[in-house]
Amino acid sequence: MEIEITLPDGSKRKFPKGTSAMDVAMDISEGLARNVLAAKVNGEVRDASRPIEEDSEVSLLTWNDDEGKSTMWHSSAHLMAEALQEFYPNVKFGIGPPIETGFYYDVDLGDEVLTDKDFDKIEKRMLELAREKNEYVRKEISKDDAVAFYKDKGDEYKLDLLEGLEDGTITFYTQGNFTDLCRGPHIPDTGKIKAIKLMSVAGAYWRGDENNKQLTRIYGVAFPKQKDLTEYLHLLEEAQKRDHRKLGKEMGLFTFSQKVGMGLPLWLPKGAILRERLENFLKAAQKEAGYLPVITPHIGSKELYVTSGHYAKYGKDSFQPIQTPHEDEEYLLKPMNCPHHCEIYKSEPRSYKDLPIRFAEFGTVYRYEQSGELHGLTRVRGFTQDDAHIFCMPDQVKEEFKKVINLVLYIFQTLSFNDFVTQVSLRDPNDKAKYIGSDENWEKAETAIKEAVEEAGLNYVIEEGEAAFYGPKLDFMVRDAIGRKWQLGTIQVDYTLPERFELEYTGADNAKHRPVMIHRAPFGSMERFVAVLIEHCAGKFPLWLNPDQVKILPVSDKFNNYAQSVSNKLKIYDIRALVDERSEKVGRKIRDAEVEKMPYMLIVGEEEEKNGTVSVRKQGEGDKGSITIEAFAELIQKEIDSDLKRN
RNA sequence: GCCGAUGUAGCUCAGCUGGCUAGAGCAGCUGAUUUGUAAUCAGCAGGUCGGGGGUUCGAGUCCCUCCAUCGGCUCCA
Repeated sequence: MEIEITLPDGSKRKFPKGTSAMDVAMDISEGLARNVLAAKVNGEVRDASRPIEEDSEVSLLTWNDDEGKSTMWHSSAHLMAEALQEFYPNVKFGIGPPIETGFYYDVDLGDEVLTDKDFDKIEKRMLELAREKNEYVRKEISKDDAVAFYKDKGDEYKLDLLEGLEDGTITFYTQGNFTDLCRGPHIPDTGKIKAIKLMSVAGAYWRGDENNKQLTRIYGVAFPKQKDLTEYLHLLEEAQKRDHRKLGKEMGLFTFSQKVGMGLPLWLPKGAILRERLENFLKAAQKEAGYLPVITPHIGSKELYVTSGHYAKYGKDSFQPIQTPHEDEEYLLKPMNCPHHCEIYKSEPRSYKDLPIRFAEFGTVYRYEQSGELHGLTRVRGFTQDDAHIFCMPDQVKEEFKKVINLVLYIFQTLSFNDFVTQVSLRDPNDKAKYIGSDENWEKAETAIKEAVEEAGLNYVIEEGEAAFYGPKLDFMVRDAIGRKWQLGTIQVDYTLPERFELEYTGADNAKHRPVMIHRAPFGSMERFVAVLIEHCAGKFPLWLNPDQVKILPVSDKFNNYAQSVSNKLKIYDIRALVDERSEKVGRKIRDAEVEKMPYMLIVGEEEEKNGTVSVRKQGEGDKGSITIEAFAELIQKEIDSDLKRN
């Protein structure tokens, strides 16, 4: 009996029934077979060694395929487990999956503590085991046998996992002396793993639940070649140089003070200038898009948040109410701007002719984030949202939503954030009690978002259970230097707050109707946006944003006066210039300016003073020759215009 | 909040198994130098070694505890 195997290039080959993907690879070339880690058979990733029983589409997965990588990392997790079992005989295993950058295994070590000092010996043992080229052997097993196996082993975590599995679907994988409950697939044998690095240990709750026992999670990464590991570590090192916490300090953008309080950023002059320019940029775009500015206080009475529902939901986990000399009078630091904006909406009667109304505010809010969660500027306790709330009629939601998407895209494009992902966050269908608002409203909102996203042609993923408690949302996620995803822009539909605040407008039918509210923040927050921006451009901001644009470097003290006159002239063109008046050599002044990432340097000496010119040097690019001051101003203006008009 | 790691001058780091008044480079200050495309020279100053407690004849070094930071987990209006 023969079956027909279709390869990705469309070619078809006949093989005996029960042939494996590995056989197919071997048939193509031995070299390919050596690199095969797994196979995709009719869309399902499986062991390369599993027999194929029917006509199938087969693609062979190697290290160059994402699925191949994750298969190797999954197998590496098992390999680590085998080594751990030798060092810690009483270890119990949780789960050990591959992740985006490697793998981890959650283990219960009982009273033993594992630290990064143990990594060396574990890595060494893993490599020894890898060299044994032990096969990963798949075995189907009955649920009873599986339960008996883990009862005998005394591993309650695996027993917990087995509870959720159905008889007939359970498989074990064994390599060397280690057997694990596992769906697979795995690489052919441990010999494919040539380089291993354990990265870190961390605590992780069993099944991600704070109430469960905390297991020890060991993160690692593995490669098919030593060189790949070296390159990866180098890449990490480079990425760490772009860390916004490091660059922010070096560039004098922001700082923190224990005395002020953790998670409360202090913006230094340069950071403040940067931030102000970003704000002005967005303000201009918003003005054009029909937003109206509003300003609201940093605190609001407790009643405001009782009405909004936030108090009931977050009151005790938040900054506690501020007392006044009057009894029973309490104020809260504002954790969000929406309730204030609702009250602005309510300040006068609204007609359907007024809608949509768009209130925008750079509103500073305060949230008591858990101490362990604070992270540079990306996760803080006091931050400023580029917030706005759009009040509109239900049938305007989709249109408004699309307009906001366009605004966000305009901003991302201007700052060349090209590799972002969008995420549509919906309700958890199994836990509807977590959310406020009626089923009907939720459905309406979720549909509106999905349609708007579809029509805007965005690439998106849908995440169930990630919605805010008051409504579904669309988030724009951008990665930081080391690949962590951060939510920046966000657009959220809200049918709940208008209800709670009893917002109304008079319709064409002269009856009262309830508006829909859309929360949106293209940057997300100034803090997080600046953080990601720093990492994105490694501190080299576009010229229009950079706090300083030009540094004038006189060749000696004798030319300080000319340098000043150049600086003054540039000011007329609205160019931000500084003069380096230190009595240092030009070489030194250039080096310092290069290191601080000054976009342009103008070297001036006898020659330039005589001719009324400047010698232009661009950061990272070197000498550009001498031109007149006017020509330079024009050059700068052109660069700024092209940055801002990229679209 | 939880698990693990780290904490020496403004910054980057040295200080071995506990042993003289704790070191270096950069930054800073003072002076000299007047400089042509990535670091001029000299001098000075700078530290209750994260805080507190303990062990010891003796603690930057060992132990306990608190704080902060880092990597995760949980959380994220």
